[in-house]
Amino acid sequence: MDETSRVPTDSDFRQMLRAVSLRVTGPRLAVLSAVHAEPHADTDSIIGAVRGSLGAVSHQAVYDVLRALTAAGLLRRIEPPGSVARYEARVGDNHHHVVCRSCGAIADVDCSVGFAPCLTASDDHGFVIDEAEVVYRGLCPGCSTATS
Amino acid sequence: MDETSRVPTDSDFRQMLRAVSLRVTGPRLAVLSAVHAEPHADTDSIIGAVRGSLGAVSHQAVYDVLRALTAAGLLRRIEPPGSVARYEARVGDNHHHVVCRSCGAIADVDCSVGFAPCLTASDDHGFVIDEAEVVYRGLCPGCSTATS
DNA sequence: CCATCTTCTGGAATCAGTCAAGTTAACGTT
DNA sequence: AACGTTAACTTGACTGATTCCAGAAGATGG
Repeated sequence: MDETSRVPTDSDFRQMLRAVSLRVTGPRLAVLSAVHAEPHADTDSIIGAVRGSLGAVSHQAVYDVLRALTAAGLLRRIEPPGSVARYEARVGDNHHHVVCRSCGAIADVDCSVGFAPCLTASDDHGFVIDEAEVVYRGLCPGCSTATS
Repeated sequence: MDETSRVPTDSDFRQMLRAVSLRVTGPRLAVLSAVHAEPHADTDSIIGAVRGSLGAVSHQAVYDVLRALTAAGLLRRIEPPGSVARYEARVGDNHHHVVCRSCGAIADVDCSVGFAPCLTASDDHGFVIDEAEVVYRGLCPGCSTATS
């Protein structure tokens, strides 16, 4: 754990917002804090976390904040099949996800080859590919032992 | 084009249904035909195609048929981020998809390494992984030329 | 401290997909 | 070929996530 990967504080979040030319507001700080605290959180639980720290906040405000922060690159939106949209704070490090078929749990998985293994498709049909998102499916530790 | 890859006929669809112990009904034949005719079709366009060939069919029937055929392995359901669910007839050949960021077009991409390249995650967090789905993002030929 | 532009509020609307109950039709058997 | 069982289809209402809208509140630059 070096200086850059310590748990972010409130003033870190302020700097992150200023760095992307976004105004510093309570809901935005609360959303950043909530997503950093619980990776892969869905919108509903983020709304709950924000209301827990700020009091009454409209769901619309949270949706707007999530969209603004995602567009600014501070958050990443993931949409696992069979689940609602989720957000995470790890951005720009080319990692993927594994989703449990049984309980829907999500965990981060670093790229198996180390660097964009699947970015080079065998036949790209003329598409200009700039990203590859990998979703692994299987059973999480808890569900696999419960089934076997 | 050998014997096994010719365009399937109505009686082929009947055999496919019987092979998986499903009753042969009009809606099911029409759905199979529609998905084979237009790969990556969404539910709405499938409903339209089915009604075009059979007349009045409830949307619920189409949803039921799609679920039954997917569970039986005759169809595969894909859920590209930012799009509704789509269905395709290519099953069991480990291929992936490329999605256009601009227009949402989808094309098939064979596995770049040839055989389940990403199935071996570097750290699987104890998950028992049985499948990897890869979604490439980029611009389709039409959109990339329009942008440049 | 004020003007202005952005953000937040609250409510309504949309859209894909699901639930439930009753009717219809496929298919193995007689 | 008729019968009964059971799966499949119809109808219509409903859920839940997300978005749209118009007005009120708040942040920032001058």
